Amino acid sequence: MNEPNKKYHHGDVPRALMDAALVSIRENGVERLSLRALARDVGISQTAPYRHFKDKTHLLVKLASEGFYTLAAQKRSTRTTPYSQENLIDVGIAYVQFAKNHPEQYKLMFGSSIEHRRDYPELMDASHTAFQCIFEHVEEGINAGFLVDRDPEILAKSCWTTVHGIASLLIDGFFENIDYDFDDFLRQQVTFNIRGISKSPQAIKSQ
Amino acid sequence: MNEPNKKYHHGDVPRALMDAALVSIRENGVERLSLRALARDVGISQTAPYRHFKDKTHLLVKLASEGFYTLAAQKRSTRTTPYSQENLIDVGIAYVQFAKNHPEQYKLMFGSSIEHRRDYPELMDASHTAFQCIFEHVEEGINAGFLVDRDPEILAKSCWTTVHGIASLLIDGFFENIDYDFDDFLRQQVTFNIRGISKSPQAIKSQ
DNA sequence: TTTAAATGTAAGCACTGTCAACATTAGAAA
DNA sequence: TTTCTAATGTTGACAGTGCTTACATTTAAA
Repeated sequence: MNEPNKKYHHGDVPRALMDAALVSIRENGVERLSLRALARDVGISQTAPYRHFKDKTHLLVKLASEGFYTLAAQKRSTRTTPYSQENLIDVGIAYVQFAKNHPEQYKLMFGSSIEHRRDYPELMDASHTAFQCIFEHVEEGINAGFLVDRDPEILAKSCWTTVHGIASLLIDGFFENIDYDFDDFLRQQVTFNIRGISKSPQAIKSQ
Repeated sequence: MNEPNKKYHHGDVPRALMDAALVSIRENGVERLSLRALARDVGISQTAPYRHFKDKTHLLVKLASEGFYTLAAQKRSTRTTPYSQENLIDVGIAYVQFAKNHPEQYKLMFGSSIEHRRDYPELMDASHTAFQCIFEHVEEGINAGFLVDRDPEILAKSCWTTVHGIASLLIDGFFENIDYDFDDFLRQQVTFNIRGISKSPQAIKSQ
């Protein structure tokens, strides 16, 4: 029923398209993604994808949503107890590392490949889930007592903008000829961020 | 010599194209920018732009470079003395406000409309100039004695990633249904950032 | 005045997303 | 089992894109 032979019905076109898309994106970037090329790769006609995705954007939305869920899953696995500042720093580092390892997917998730993302509830849910993980980590930090006693939403957004800022500038090539080790740089930057939202910043060692 | 009549030679095609491009970008976004449409707007043939720009990317590079220079100019005008933490915070706020007011141009400057930006020295110079301004502000902060005694490059990058992170998430629509005032939110976030790189974070009032 | 460089044009290639019309198949209803 | 509809596939086409090649015109320097 799902032999890879030439049958009229392909099997699982949506999945095949998305897998091909992920490969294409990884190799050539989001900008160069072509629905027609994808269809060729999968071995179906140029218009077949439109039976499964309303348009190109809807395929991108599915891909981006998956990306947010993997990012969320990865962040949840970083949790340990007891909770310390170092722990929170590691979460931030892991976030940037995800972006570093999957730059094109990250650009797809954020960036403006998808216009009017607010129009896609599925995508909003997915990104909300990812943010929720940061939120949870920050709440742990508040409960553990080392973070400033403020609306966790605000603190979480501080963490998010920081790691997103680093990730974006990194991906867009703005850290390419730095003369220092990136991992050191990254840890330093995230540390500054946590220091900024900590009750006793002095307690955080400088480097 | 430069009457707007229908002459074989147009006058200043590069400038006309760039102005039209800025309008188009502002109205329709970088993604939708079309060289052919630009040529139509300006009133020249579809291929005329190629006499002045090697390809579409080179036009984008020019535009982005201009954007970096205006951003730099604006940041330099924010300088005052004596220098305080509040001053540095205002610089960060002004940065994000620029992005808020010129979202499409900001997306052009950063973002991946321009692939392989490292290949365009002109663009690298321009973005370096913009970063240099942040750097100078941070140096003032160090000299004034309220910033941590660290490599100004590292501190400047911390400021930059923070404001860029806020700007990016804002532009890409991730702060759209927040239930608080954005200006308050922005000031809060930038304050966290400065607190993180300050010698005596406690001195910075909470909100 | 001649001539080469700069600047313009038209036609065309290869590509894209997407639509409309039609073909085939699978699976539920009869 | 047969029928028939919805799901899934295809072909062909349209309008748009970036960009190249070949050719036309104009400017300004020699």
